[in-house]
Amino acid sequence: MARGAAQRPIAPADYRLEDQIGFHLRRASQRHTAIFAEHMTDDLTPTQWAALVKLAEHESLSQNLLGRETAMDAATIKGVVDRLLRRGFVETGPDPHDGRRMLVAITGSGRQAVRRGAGPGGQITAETLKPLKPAEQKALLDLLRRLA
Amino acid sequence: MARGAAQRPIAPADYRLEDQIGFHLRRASQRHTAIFAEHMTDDLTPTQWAALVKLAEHESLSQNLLGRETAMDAATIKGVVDRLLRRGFVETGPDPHDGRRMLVAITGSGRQAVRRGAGPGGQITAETLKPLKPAEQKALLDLLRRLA
DNA sequence: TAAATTTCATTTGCATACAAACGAAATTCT
DNA sequence: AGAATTTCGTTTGTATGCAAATGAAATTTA
Repeated sequence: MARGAAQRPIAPADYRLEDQIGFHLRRASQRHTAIFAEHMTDDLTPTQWAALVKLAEHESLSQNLLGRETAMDAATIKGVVDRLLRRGFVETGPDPHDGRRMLVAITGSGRQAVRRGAGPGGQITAETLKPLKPAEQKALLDLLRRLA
Repeated sequence: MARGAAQRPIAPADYRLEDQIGFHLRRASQRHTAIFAEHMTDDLTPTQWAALVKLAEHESLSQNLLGRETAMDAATIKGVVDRLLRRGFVETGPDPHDGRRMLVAITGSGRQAVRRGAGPGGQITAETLKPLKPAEQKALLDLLRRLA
């Protein structure tokens, strides 16, 4: 195998993976995910944590709206809510005002998890940003915010 | 449902999702992924494209090494290679020097795909970075590089 | 009001992403 | 050389992430 027009390892000299924003976004996300898993309490994943935090703020949200608040589409937030449901961190029920909606609310157990996770949550961001100086950390956050 | 310690939507005032780097990395990645899918040729995904580009540069790499070059673990790169294999963009074979290794090489068809995708690939980065001024684009790239 | 459109939630299918466990092969250590 | 360790690839299981299709319910339009 592995033969063909083997000669010159021609790479479109003008296109390098290392110059693409997507490649670095992926690498940075990977590093963050690893740091997150290392520090977060209750084995909560980044998306589960995001959903819990938003529910702690808003008390009760429709499932899709919760997804919008946490940047997850309908299919994704459903899976996340299902897993939080299984662990007793949230509960769901019909919206009396809108037959289409599924209301999601945080439970006492979920609130405790948020209390436990807030500290580690801050550490995770700090640790992720550690390679940068404070001013650079601010700059990165600002640039990323404006990118989305 | 949706009752409990309902009262105050207490959110750990000190912890806001919007201040966390992980949240914005996820949002930025999502936007990039959408732009990528919109512009890339041959329905190649970001990881498939990354693997093809690296193979166009190196001609032939062991599967795990290809994964390292493109920031994918062994399980992930295997799936990517399998899909590229199915589409005829790469071919594989044993490494005569190392019985453990699986060599992966790009095919002529794969090379054509890389030629077709290089232009769009550049556009994808440009479009993703469009909300930022040129100097800011450079700064973001630099900061992300140093983060990983 | 009736019809067209939109929203909400669900389901299926495909593609990353990674942990963990496994066997085979190579390398290092003693 | 023989044993311990490491590397390589594979497989399984879990968790995003999103497109597309579906049905039910609400809203908008005509």
